[in-house]
Amino acid sequence: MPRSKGSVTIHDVARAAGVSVSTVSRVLNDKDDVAIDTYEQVKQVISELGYTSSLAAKSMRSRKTNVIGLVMPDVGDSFSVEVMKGVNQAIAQFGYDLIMYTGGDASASSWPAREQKYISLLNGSITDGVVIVAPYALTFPTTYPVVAVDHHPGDTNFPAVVSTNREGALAIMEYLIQLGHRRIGYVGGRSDLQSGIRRYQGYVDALQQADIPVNPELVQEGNFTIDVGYRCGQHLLNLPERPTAIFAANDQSAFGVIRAAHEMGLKIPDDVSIVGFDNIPETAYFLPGGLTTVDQSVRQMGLAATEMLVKLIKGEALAETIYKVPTRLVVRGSCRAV
Amino acid sequence: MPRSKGSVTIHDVARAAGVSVSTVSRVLNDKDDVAIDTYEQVKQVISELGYTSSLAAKSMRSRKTNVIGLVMPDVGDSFSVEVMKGVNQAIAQFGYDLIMYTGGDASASSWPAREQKYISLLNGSITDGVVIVAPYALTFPTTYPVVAVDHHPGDTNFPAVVSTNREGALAIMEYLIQLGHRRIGYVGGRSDLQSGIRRYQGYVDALQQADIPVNPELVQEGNFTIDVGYRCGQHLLNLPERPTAIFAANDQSAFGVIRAAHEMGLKIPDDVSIVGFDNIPETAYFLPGGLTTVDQSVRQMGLAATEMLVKLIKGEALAETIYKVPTRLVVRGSCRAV
DNA sequence: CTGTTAGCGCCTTCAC
DNA sequence: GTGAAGGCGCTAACAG
Repeated sequence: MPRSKGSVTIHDVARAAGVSVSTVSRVLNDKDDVAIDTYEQVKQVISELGYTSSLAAKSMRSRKTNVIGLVMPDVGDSFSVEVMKGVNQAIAQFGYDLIMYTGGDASASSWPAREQKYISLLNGSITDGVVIVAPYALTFPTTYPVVAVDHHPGDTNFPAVVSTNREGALAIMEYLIQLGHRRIGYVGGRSDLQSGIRRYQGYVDALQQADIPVNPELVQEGNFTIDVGYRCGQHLLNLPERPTAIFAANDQSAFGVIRAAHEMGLKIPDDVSIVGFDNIPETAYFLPGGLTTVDQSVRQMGLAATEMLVKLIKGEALAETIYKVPTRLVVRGSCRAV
Repeated sequence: MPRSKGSVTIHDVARAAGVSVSTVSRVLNDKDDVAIDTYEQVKQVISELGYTSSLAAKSMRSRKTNVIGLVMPDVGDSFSVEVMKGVNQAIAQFGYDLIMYTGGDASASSWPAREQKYISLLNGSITDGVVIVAPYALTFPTTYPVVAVDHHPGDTNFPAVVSTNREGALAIMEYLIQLGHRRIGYVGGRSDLQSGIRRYQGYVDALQQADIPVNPELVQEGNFTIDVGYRCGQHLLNLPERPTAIFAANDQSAFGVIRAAHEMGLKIPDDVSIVGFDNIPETAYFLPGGLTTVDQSVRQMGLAATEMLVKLIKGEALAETIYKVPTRLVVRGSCRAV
């Protein structure tokens, strides 16, 4: 039985096995210069005592924890969850462990400050590097690697993974225009992020290509959340001259718009066409026919970011500091020709 | 500028401020025996240098990190996400920080082993206690507090939060029976957990109350995931004599069943009534009329578990070791009378 | 092969 | 009010 005080330490193991702490440490780290029977012996004692080495102590001493961190503003949406899955897949593959922190609520005003705090709390303590999703801060007080998923335009303080946002938006807009829509509403995303800016760019560019003037009345400022999407949807659908189609900057926002439509008794796609962006899993289920959207392999983004981070941790150079993930139009049943 | 080697330490701060490390430590921990101007001075230097104390070092020394851990098998489903939100809300309220670990994939066979590993890795290192969701292990090698959300029957090794699963199942079954359904399919959950067992119990009890024999053909073994729910749904809906209603042990499974129904061209609720359990947020949106389900305030469960944990950490006694959260029938549009 | 010796960054007596 | 010294659990030289 270990001391009632705390958990069992490397000393307890050493004493019980009749060896020194350094020998135990060697066994723990699978050093090859340990006699085979000593090794077995110590292993035995370790499992008998149920010993686990303290992450805290280890990381303090060895500057290498084999743990990577994931920091994101929210976990309530599938985008975050998908990133998480990608990161998770990668860390399993590379033999790292994952620890994550989240604000739990993207809209909390305290998030930006906590974001910074957490990056420096994790990094340089228990983490060898961190992946940050949809950052607010432009820079972080850490000497350890940071890789972002989505980022601020022109920001080159740390590497990032982004998708070809403008191209994706262009593609889905062209699709709507080709269906005959000319009055297309837009529900925006976070305007500080590359994703929000470039998707809007795609919206504008597509309209101009088709000689359709950009109508400010049809453009709503959103923030990628379902709630704000809902309010923007209400607004757009209540316009005297209702848009025939609405492009929401992400699927979450689109869900909000759909809800607004349902509540107003509007049928999709009969009364209004709706498209999103991200291709999160629910899009396939949401409506009987699914939501037409733009795929950007969110999971792939998490995976790529982690790969980059691992390279950085190992001291390897990155081929490119901005990694672009391609987008692809996914046509489902939420649109129809006018 | 800090040393290029690592992050800035308490020594750097001390040197820059012209005081000793212990004085800095005092400032850090808001001890009251520091001269007001020394205090200000040090604070100043700290923010100039962008210093953050190392979680690792701190926790090693002081056995108190103010961080609580959350360990769960998956994050891909809303149940987990809701628990996470509840926990998050509680930690914010109590002034703790949160660190979480997840397998990222509930079905990975390696999870049970990693679950144990992580509990002991976090606890006793960087965490003052941990909340574990849907545990596999029956016991954990740690002397620090652990509280479970959902648990194994008869397991009294650690406190847990559960809902009145059987009562909830009973209520929703009575609702279906009252609508005239007598051929009711069942898609089960994880049979090692209280939730899976008690919900099935409710299913059986309700049938018996109504003098309907339990038909093994109508009972499918599930595991709370959408994929398995889908397969079970296919099976049940392909039965020569199709059930008129299906009760899925959780909403995720119900979504799988709904998908199966859609693919077979069956309309809900016209061709088949479907109900779930959990009342996760999507249930309100999923079908035009929403999914009828049982609410168990998942978020509330996460919150309650965290409250219990915090009490334990503070050394306070718990009023009860099993905390019951009430369930409530939520009628939406996924059912109709036969 | 294995034990001894130093710290890692921090907090806590205990002196001054 | 403040500094010096010791040690938390662990790993990395350096000796044997």
